[in-house]
Amino acid sequence: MKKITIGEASRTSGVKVPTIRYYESIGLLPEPNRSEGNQRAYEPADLRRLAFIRHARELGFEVEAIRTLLTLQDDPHQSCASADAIAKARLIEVEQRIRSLMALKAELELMVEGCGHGRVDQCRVIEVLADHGQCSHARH
Amino acid sequence: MKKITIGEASRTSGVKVPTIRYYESIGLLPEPNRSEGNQRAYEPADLRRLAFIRHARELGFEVEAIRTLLTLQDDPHQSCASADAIAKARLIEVEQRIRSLMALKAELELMVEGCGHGRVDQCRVIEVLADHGQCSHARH
DNA sequence: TCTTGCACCTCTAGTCGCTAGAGGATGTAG
DNA sequence: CTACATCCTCTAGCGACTAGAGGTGCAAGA
Repeated sequence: MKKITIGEASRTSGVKVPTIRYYESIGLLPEPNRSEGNQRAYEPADLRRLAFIRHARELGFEVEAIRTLLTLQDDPHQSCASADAIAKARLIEVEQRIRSLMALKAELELMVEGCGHGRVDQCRVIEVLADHGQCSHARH
Repeated sequence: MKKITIGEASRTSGVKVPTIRYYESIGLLPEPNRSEGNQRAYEPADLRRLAFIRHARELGFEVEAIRTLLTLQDDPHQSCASADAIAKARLIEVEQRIRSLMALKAELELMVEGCGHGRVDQCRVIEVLADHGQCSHARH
Protein backbone atom coordinates (compact mmCIF):
# COMPACT_ATOMS: atom_id res chain seq x y z
CA MET A 1 0.00 0.00 0.00
CA LYS A 2 1.98 2.92 -1.32
CA LYS A 3 0.90 6.32 -0.20
CA ILE A 4 -0.45 8.71 -2.77
CA THR A 5 0.85 12.24 -2.47
CA ILE A 6 -1.26 15.25 -3.21
CA GLY A 7 0.78 15.81 -6.35
CA GLU A 8 -0.01 12.34 -7.67
CA ALA A 9 -3.64 12.79 -6.74
CA SER A 10 -3.58 16.01 -8.70
CA ARG A 11 -2.01 14.42 -11.77
CA THR A 12 -4.34 11.44 -11.83
CA SER A 13 -7.49 13.45 -11.16
CA GLY A 14 -6.66 16.55 -13.12
CA VAL A 15 -7.57 18.69 -10.10
CA LYS A 16 -4.93 21.21 -9.13
CA VAL A 17 -3.11 20.77 -5.84
CA PRO A 18 -4.41 23.94 -4.18
CA THR A 19 -7.90 23.02 -5.31
CA ILE A 20 -7.62 19.63 -3.64
CA ARG A 21 -6.63 21.33 -0.41
CA TYR A 22 -9.52 23.72 -0.91
CA TYR A 23 -11.97 20.84 -1.30
CA GLU A 24 -10.66 19.40 1.92
CA SER A 25 -11.05 22.74 3.67
CA ILE A 26 -14.71 22.98 2.70
CA GLY A 27 -15.36 19.39 3.65
CA LEU A 28 -15.90 17.85 0.20
CA LEU A 29 -12.88 15.60 0.65
CA PRO A 30 -12.14 13.93 3.98
CA GLU A 31 -8.92 14.83 5.74
CA PRO A 32 -6.46 12.16 4.68
CA ASN A 33 -3.88 10.49 6.90
CA ARG A 34 -0.55 12.22 7.10
CA SER A 35 2.93 10.88 6.55
CA GLU A 36 5.60 11.28 9.20
CA GLY A 37 6.59 14.54 7.62
CA ASN A 38 2.99 15.79 7.82
CA GLN A 39 2.27 15.29 4.16
CA ARG A 40 -1.15 14.16 2.96
CA ALA A 41 -1.30 10.47 2.05
CA TYR A 42 -4.33 9.62 -0.05
CA GLU A 43 -5.93 6.27 -0.72
CA PRO A 44 -7.66 4.98 -3.85
CA ALA A 45 -11.10 5.80 -2.42
CA ASP A 46 -10.04 9.43 -2.13
CA LEU A 47 -9.03 9.43 -5.76
CA ARG A 48 -12.43 8.08 -6.74
CA ARG A 49 -14.14 10.75 -4.69
CA LEU A 50 -11.97 13.40 -6.29
CA ALA A 51 -12.84 12.12 -9.77
CA PHE A 52 -16.51 12.25 -8.86
CA ILE A 53 -16.15 15.85 -7.71
CA ARG A 54 -14.22 16.82 -10.77
CA HIS A 55 -16.71 15.30 -13.13
CA ALA A 56 -19.60 16.96 -11.34
CA ARG A 57 -17.85 20.33 -11.43
CA GLU A 58 -17.23 19.89 -15.15
CA LEU A 59 -20.94 19.34 -15.55
CA GLY A 60 -21.44 22.63 -13.76
CA PHE A 61 -22.90 21.33 -10.51
CA GLU A 62 -22.37 23.71 -7.64
CA VAL A 63 -20.33 22.65 -4.67
CA GLU A 64 -23.43 22.44 -2.48
CA ALA A 65 -25.12 20.17 -5.01
CA ILE A 66 -22.02 18.01 -5.11
CA ARG A 67 -22.00 17.83 -1.35
CA THR A 68 -25.53 16.39 -1.50
CA LEU A 69 -24.66 14.02 -4.33
CA LEU A 70 -21.69 12.75 -2.35
CA THR A 71 -23.75 12.04 0.76
CA LEU A 72 -26.17 10.15 -1.47
CA GLN A 73 -23.33 8.16 -2.92
CA ASP A 74 -22.09 7.41 0.56
CA ASP A 75 -25.42 5.84 1.48
CA PRO A 76 -26.55 3.77 -1.49
CA HIS A 77 -29.78 2.59 0.11
CA GLN A 78 -31.41 5.97 -0.04
CA SER A 79 -33.85 6.87 -2.74
CA CYS A 80 -32.19 8.54 -5.65
CA ALA A 81 -34.97 11.09 -5.96
CA SER A 82 -32.71 13.87 -4.69
CA ALA A 83 -29.97 13.02 -7.15
CA ASP A 84 -32.55 12.96 -9.89
CA ALA A 85 -33.93 16.33 -8.82
CA ILE A 86 -30.50 17.91 -8.67
CA ALA A 87 -29.63 16.65 -12.14
CA LYS A 88 -32.97 17.80 -13.54
CA ALA A 89 -32.56 21.25 -12.03
CA ARG A 90 -29.11 21.45 -13.56
CA LEU A 91 -30.50 20.38 -16.92
CA ILE A 92 -33.10 23.14 -16.82
CA GLU A 93 -30.45 25.70 -15.92
CA VAL A 94 -28.32 24.54 -18.82
CA GLU A 95 -31.23 24.71 -21.25
CA GLN A 96 -32.06 28.24 -20.17
CA ARG A 97 -28.46 29.29 -20.42
CA ILE A 98 -28.23 27.88 -23.94
CA ARG A 99 -31.35 29.78 -24.97
CA SER A 100 -30.06 33.05 -23.64
CA LEU A 101 -26.65 32.53 -25.19
CA MET A 102 -28.25 31.84 -28.57
CA ALA A 103 -30.12 35.13 -28.40
CA LEU A 104 -26.91 36.81 -27.41
CA LYS A 105 -25.03 35.18 -30.25
CA ALA A 106 -27.57 36.46 -32.75
CA GLU A 107 -27.17 39.97 -31.48
CA LEU A 108 -23.39 39.84 -31.47
CA GLU A 109 -23.43 38.53 -35.02
CA LEU A 110 -25.55 41.45 -36.15
CA MET A 111 -23.14 43.82 -34.46
CA VAL A 112 -20.06 42.25 -35.96
CA GLU A 113 -21.51 41.89 -39.45
CA GLY A 114 -22.70 45.47 -39.41
CA CYS A 115 -19.29 46.84 -38.57
CA GLY A 116 -18.05 48.80 -41.55
CA HIS A 117 -14.48 48.66 -40.26
CA GLY A 118 -14.27 52.37 -40.45
CA ARG A 119 -14.22 54.91 -37.69
CA VAL A 120 -15.92 54.61 -34.35
CA ASP A 121 -18.64 57.10 -35.20
CA GLN A 122 -19.92 54.74 -37.88
CA CYS A 123 -19.34 51.59 -35.89
CA ARG A 124 -22.34 49.42 -35.45
CA VAL A 125 -20.80 47.70 -32.43
CA ILE A 126 -20.63 50.92 -30.45
CA GLU A 127 -23.90 52.14 -31.85
CA VAL A 128 -25.88 49.10 -30.84
CA LEU A 129 -24.36 49.10 -27.39
CA ALA A 130 -25.31 52.73 -26.97
CA ASP A 131 -28.88 52.14 -28.06
CA HIS A 132 -30.63 49.05 -26.87
CA GLY A 133 -33.54 49.93 -29.15
CA GLN A 134 -31.43 48.81 -32.09
CA CYS A 135 -31.33 45.27 -30.82
CA SER A 136 -33.17 42.51 -32.50
CA HIS A 137 -35.08 42.49 -29.24
CA ALA A 138 -33.79 39.36 -27.85
CA ARG A 139 -34.95 39.24 -24.28
CA HIS A 140 -32.17 40.66 -22.25
CA MET B 1 -31.87 71.37 -15.61
CA LYS B 2 -33.23 69.16 -12.91
CA LYS B 3 -30.76 67.02 -11.12
CA ILE B 4 -31.06 63.28 -11.47
CA THR B 5 -30.62 61.36 -8.24
CA ILE B 6 -28.92 58.00 -8.10
CA GLY B 7 -32.31 56.43 -7.42
CA GLU B 8 -33.78 57.88 -10.62
CA ALA B 9 -30.71 56.85 -12.54
CA SER B 10 -31.20 53.38 -11.17
CA ARG B 11 -34.86 53.23 -12.15
CA THR B 12 -34.34 54.54 -15.67
CA SER B 13 -31.28 52.41 -16.37
CA GLY B 14 -32.28 49.27 -14.53
CA VAL B 15 -28.91 49.22 -12.79
CA LYS B 16 -29.12 48.93 -9.02
CA VAL B 17 -28.03 51.82 -6.86
CA PRO B 18 -25.05 50.08 -5.23
CA THR B 19 -23.96 48.88 -8.64
CA ILE B 20 -23.95 52.44 -9.97
CA ARG B 21 -21.73 53.49 -7.07
CA TYR B 22 -19.57 50.45 -7.77
CA TYR B 23 -19.18 51.47 -11.42
CA GLU B 24 -18.11 54.90 -10.25
CA SER B 25 -15.61 53.39 -7.83
CA ILE B 26 -13.93 51.40 -10.57
CA GLY B 27 -13.93 54.34 -12.94
CA LEU B 28 -16.52 53.22 -15.48
CA LEU B 29 -18.77 56.11 -14.62
CA PRO B 30 -17.32 59.57 -13.97
CA GLU B 31 -17.81 61.09 -10.53
CA PRO B 32 -20.91 63.23 -10.87
CA ASN B 33 -21.43 66.63 -9.31
CA ARG B 34 -22.89 66.62 -5.85
CA SER B 35 -25.87 68.44 -4.42
CA GLU B 36 -25.53 70.68 -1.37
CA GLY B 37 -26.28 67.70 0.79
CA ASN B 38 -23.51 65.67 -0.88
CA GLN B 39 -25.84 63.59 -3.00
CA ARG B 40 -24.89 62.55 -6.51
CA ALA B 41 -26.53 64.63 -9.25
CA TYR B 42 -26.38 62.93 -12.64
CA GLU B 43 -26.87 64.40 -16.07
CA PRO B 44 -28.43 62.87 -19.19
CA ALA B 45 -25.00 61.96 -20.58
CA ASP B 46 -24.37 59.86 -17.46
CA LEU B 47 -27.62 58.03 -18.05
CA ARG B 48 -26.58 57.24 -21.61
CA ARG B 49 -23.24 55.96 -20.40
CA LEU B 50 -24.98 53.85 -17.81
CA ALA B 51 -27.32 52.39 -20.43
CA PHE B 52 -24.31 51.57 -22.59
CA ILE B 53 -22.64 49.80 -19.70
CA ARG B 54 -25.75 47.89 -18.80
CA HIS B 55 -26.33 46.73 -22.33
CA ALA B 56 -22.74 45.63 -22.69
CA ARG B 57 -22.91 43.73 -19.39
CA GLU B 58 -26.09 42.03 -20.55
CA LEU B 59 -24.19 40.92 -23.61
CA GLY B 60 -21.59 39.47 -21.28
CA PHE B 61 -18.74 41.86 -21.97
CA GLU B 62 -16.31 42.05 -19.11
CA VAL B 63 -15.76 45.28 -17.30
CA GLU B 64 -12.32 45.72 -18.83
CA ALA B 65 -13.76 45.26 -22.32
CA ILE B 66 -16.44 47.81 -21.52
CA ARG B 67 -13.80 50.20 -20.31
CA THR B 68 -12.12 49.95 -23.72
CA LEU B 69 -15.41 50.25 -25.59
CA LEU B 70 -16.23 53.38 -23.60
CA THR B 71 -12.93 55.05 -24.38
CA LEU B 72 -13.57 54.25 -28.05
CA GLN B 73 -17.00 55.78 -27.81
CA ASP B 74 -15.51 58.85 -26.18
CA ASP B 75 -13.24 59.41 -29.16
CA PRO B 76 -15.28 58.76 -32.30
CA HIS B 77 -12.48 59.49 -34.71
CA GLN B 78 -10.54 56.37 -33.82
CA SER B 79 -10.69 53.28 -35.92
CA CYS B 80 -13.33 50.90 -34.75
CA ALA B 81 -11.03 47.91 -35.20
CA SER B 82 -10.69 47.44 -31.45
CA ALA B 83 -14.43 47.50 -30.92
CA ASP B 84 -14.80 45.04 -33.72
CA ALA B 85 -12.14 42.77 -32.23
CA ILE B 86 -13.71 42.87 -28.79
CA ALA B 87 -17.13 42.00 -30.16
CA LYS B 88 -15.69 39.21 -32.30
CA ALA B 89 -13.81 37.75 -29.34
CA ARG B 90 -16.99 37.84 -27.32
CA LEU B 91 -18.86 36.13 -30.15
CA ILE B 92 -16.30 33.34 -30.24
CA GLU B 93 -16.52 32.90 -26.49
CA VAL B 94 -20.29 32.68 -26.71
CA GLU B 95 -20.14 30.15 -29.52
CA GLN B 96 -17.73 27.97 -27.57
CA ARG B 97 -19.85 28.25 -24.46
CA ILE B 98 -22.92 27.19 -26.42
CA ARG B 99 -21.11 24.19 -27.85
CA SER B 100 -19.91 23.04 -24.48
CA LEU B 101 -23.32 23.56 -22.92
CA MET B 102 -24.93 21.50 -25.67
CA ALA B 103 -22.56 18.61 -24.94
CA LEU B 104 -23.32 19.01 -21.28
CA LYS B 105 -27.04 19.06 -21.93
CA ALA B 106 -26.80 15.80 -23.84
CA GLU B 107 -24.98 14.18 -20.98
CA LEU B 108 -27.37 15.46 -18.36
CA GLU B 109 -30.30 14.19 -20.42
CA LEU B 110 -28.78 10.73 -20.56
CA MET B 111 -28.30 10.80 -16.82
CA VAL B 112 -31.81 11.96 -16.08
CA GLU B 113 -33.48 9.61 -18.56
CA GLY B 114 -31.47 6.70 -17.27
CA CYS B 115 -32.54 7.26 -13.71
CA GLY B 116 -34.75 4.39 -12.67
CA HIS B 117 -36.14 6.36 -9.73
CA GLY B 118 -35.12 3.62 -7.42
CA ARG B 119 -32.32 3.49 -4.91
CA VAL B 120 -29.03 5.27 -5.14
CA ASP B 121 -27.10 2.13 -5.92
CA GLN B 122 -28.98 1.79 -9.17
CA CYS B 123 -28.97 5.48 -9.94
CA ARG B 124 -27.51 6.43 -13.25
CA VAL B 125 -26.94 9.99 -12.13
CA ILE B 126 -24.58 8.95 -9.38
CA GLU B 127 -23.09 6.20 -11.47
CA VAL B 128 -22.16 8.43 -14.37
CA LEU B 129 -20.70 11.03 -12.07
CA ALA B 130 -18.59 8.39 -10.42
CA ASP B 131 -17.31 7.05 -13.70
CA HIS B 132 -16.44 9.48 -16.40
CA GLY B 133 -15.90 6.58 -18.77
CA GLN B 134 -19.66 6.16 -18.96
CA CYS B 135 -20.06 9.55 -20.56
CA SER B 136 -21.06 9.92 -24.13
CA HIS B 137 -17.59 11.35 -24.42
CA ALA B 138 -18.49 14.85 -24.91
CA ARG B 139 -15.34 16.84 -24.63
CA HIS B 140 -15.02 17.84 -21.01
C1' DT C 1 27.54 13.78 3.51
C1' DC C 2 26.10 17.64 1.49
C1' DT C 3 23.54 20.19 -1.45
C1' DT C 4 20.39 21.16 -4.92
C1' DG C 5 15.88 21.59 -6.12
C1' DC C 6 11.33 20.16 -6.29
C1' DA C 7 7.21 19.07 -3.82
C1' DC C 8 4.99 19.75 0.12
C1' DC C 9 3.11 22.57 4.30
C1' DT C 10 0.11 26.69 6.29
C1' DC C 11 -1.69 31.07 5.97
C1' DT C 12 -3.39 35.25 3.97
C1' DA C 13 -5.08 37.87 0.35
C1' DG C 14 -6.68 38.48 -4.33
C1' DT C 15 -9.86 37.46 -8.37
C1' DC C 16 -14.77 39.16 -10.65
C1' DG C 17 -18.86 41.72 -10.37
C1' DC C 18 -21.43 42.70 -7.62
C1' DT C 19 -24.56 42.45 -2.99
C1' DA C 20 -25.65 43.06 1.93
C1' DG C 21 -25.55 45.41 6.00
C1' DA C 22 -24.19 48.83 9.57
C1' DG C 23 -24.66 53.30 11.03
C1' DG C 24 -25.60 57.80 9.98
C1' DA C 25 -27.19 62.16 7.08
C1' DT C 26 -30.54 64.29 3.93
C1' DG C 27 -34.76 65.23 1.57
C1' DT C 28 -39.75 65.26 1.11
C1' DA C 29 -44.76 64.61 2.09
C1' DG C 30 -48.33 65.23 5.22
C1' DC D 1 -42.52 68.67 12.95
C1' DT D 2 -42.51 64.14 12.31
C1' DA D 3 -42.20 60.14 9.65
C1' DC D 4 -40.12 57.77 6.32
C1' DA D 5 -37.78 57.04 2.05
C1' DT D 6 -33.59 57.86 0.05
C1' DC D 7 -29.12 59.02 0.24
C1' DC D 8 -24.13 58.73 2.15
C1' DT D 9 -19.61 55.90 3.37
C1' DC D 10 -17.52 51.95 4.78
C1' DT D 11 -16.59 47.12 5.39
C1' DA D 12 -17.42 42.43 4.56
C1' DG D 13 -19.33 38.58 1.97
C1' DC D 14 -20.51 35.61 -2.15
C1' DG D 15 -18.49 31.21 -5.19
C1' DA D 16 -14.84 28.63 -6.50
C1' DC D 17 -10.89 28.97 -6.74
C1' DT D 18 -5.78 31.10 -7.52
C1' DA D 19 -1.45 33.34 -6.17
C1' DG D 20 2.13 34.24 -3.22
C1' DA D 21 4.94 34.39 1.07
C1' DG D 22 7.64 31.96 4.02
C1' DG D 23 8.89 27.70 5.64
C1' DT D 24 9.67 22.14 5.84
C1' DG D 25 10.36 17.41 3.75
C1' DC D 26 12.47 14.38 0.72
C1' DA D 27 14.96 12.03 -3.03
C1' DA D 28 18.90 12.04 -6.02
C1' DG D 29 23.34 13.44 -7.74
C1' DA D 30 28.46 15.15 -6.62
